[in-house]
Amino acid sequence: MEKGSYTYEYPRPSVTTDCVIFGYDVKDGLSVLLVERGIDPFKGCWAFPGGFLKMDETTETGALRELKEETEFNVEKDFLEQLGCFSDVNRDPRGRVITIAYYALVQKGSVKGGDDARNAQWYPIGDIPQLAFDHEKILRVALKRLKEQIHFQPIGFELLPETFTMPQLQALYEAILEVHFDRRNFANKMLKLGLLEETCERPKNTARVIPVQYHFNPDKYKEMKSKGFRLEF
Amino acid sequence: MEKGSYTYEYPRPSVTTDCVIFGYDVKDGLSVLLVERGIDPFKGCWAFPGGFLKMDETTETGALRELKEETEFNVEKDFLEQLGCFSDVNRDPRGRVITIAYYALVQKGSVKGGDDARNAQWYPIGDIPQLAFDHEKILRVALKRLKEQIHFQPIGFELLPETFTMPQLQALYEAILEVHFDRRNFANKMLKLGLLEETCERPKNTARVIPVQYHFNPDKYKEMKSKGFRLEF
DNA sequence: ACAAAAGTGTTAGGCCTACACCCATGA
DNA sequence: TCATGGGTGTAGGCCTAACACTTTTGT
Repeated sequence: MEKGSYTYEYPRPSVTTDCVIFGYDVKDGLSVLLVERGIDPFKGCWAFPGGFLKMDETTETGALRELKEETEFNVEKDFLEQLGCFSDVNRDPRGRVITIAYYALVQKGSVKGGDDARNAQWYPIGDIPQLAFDHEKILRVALKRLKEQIHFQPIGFELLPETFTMPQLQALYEAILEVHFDRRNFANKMLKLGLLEETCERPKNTARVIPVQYHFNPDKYKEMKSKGFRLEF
Repeated sequence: MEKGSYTYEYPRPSVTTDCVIFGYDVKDGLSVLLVERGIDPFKGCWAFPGGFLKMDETTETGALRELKEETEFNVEKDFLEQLGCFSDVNRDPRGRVITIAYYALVQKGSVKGGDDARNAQWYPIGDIPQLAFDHEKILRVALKRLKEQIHFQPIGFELLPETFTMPQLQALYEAILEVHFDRRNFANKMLKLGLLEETCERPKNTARVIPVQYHFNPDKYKEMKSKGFRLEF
């Protein structure tokens, strides 16, 4: 695709893709990955990584490509979910641009955020700067979707480190759903799913009482990911 | 928007919208509204009503407009839900065309299907003809979504006549979910939601035993529609 | 009279919720 | 020694699922 001159009988909107990338850690809670815009419009504002669709790619591959270009970050195709099309007529001052938004859950550590690429940076969802275009609306929809999704899909594999403790998992759920759970009930419910396996090494570390380390049973995880399940809260 | 000559620096895909309209009646079960294509590509095939997006409309208003043009059918904006973007590179032989698909639930009777407009016609989901483009894929996604949605949104208002009987409501749920329920349990569960009101007139009609007629409590219906609820099956 | 459709209630089991105490460690 | 964080089990209530018989009417 080169810059040039492309003529059509009817006008066409531009098509872009955007990626809402969620990450999580104990310190900042749930965060999203933003890039600072270096050019107008909205120069200096933060925005989701994204850009114009090429003619030989699906919106999904376009989204993955833009994400990589702007954040040096590789998300596996399976972990990218379509959020929807945003098409308000005046959402982009450059003209008629519709965007297809995607979202994904990733391990925060796997992005060297902060300085490389185009200034990609994690922002906790409680502390989001001014966003470009209609990205605030997109974020709202993404958060809503994430909350819904958590009831049907095992999450955590993408957001948590390899092994984790029950309180960590609970904190993640509480951060996403913005609620509080009883420790015992949460643990019981999670263990009953058969998704977690106790890691043999009970590490002797700095904690007051050494928490049990768990990891996801990958087979069970995949099975539940595809079949879905139902988690009541 | 007139036919003419529109030139851009970079190539742009065409953007269309498509509507998957679900209807229901006792005789045919769950059905979708299709139009017969009068021109190539896929002339003679059936397809979802839809067409090219205009520059001054959102994908949602575009979908509603196309639906009305092709089927003389008005769906209220609130009842149209976005299904997603379908963007396979070769999904349309005319060139690069991406489509934003929507779906809605309607009362079948309100479409004078069969002969007007561009040959709009209802097809039971068990008996769908050859579809144009990737519309078979779109239908699969729509059916999956509908099955999911039914757990969180009260449906029926859109699909059923003003008043209906419990067995009718159950048959609708069974048609969508493709399962069978125990009559007593189904009725108990439904009544417990507080969504249904008994219609005073117990009509004396042809049935063996006259079934109780219900209608939706509109206030409760709207409340549940916005808040959502959870229905276990 | 018989088949078909609709109405109705109970019981057992599982899941959810709420709740309190103990232990180990670091300060 | 005290505050903190983590581990553990139980009892009550609610919801779910399974289940059978009666009534009416059309054929």
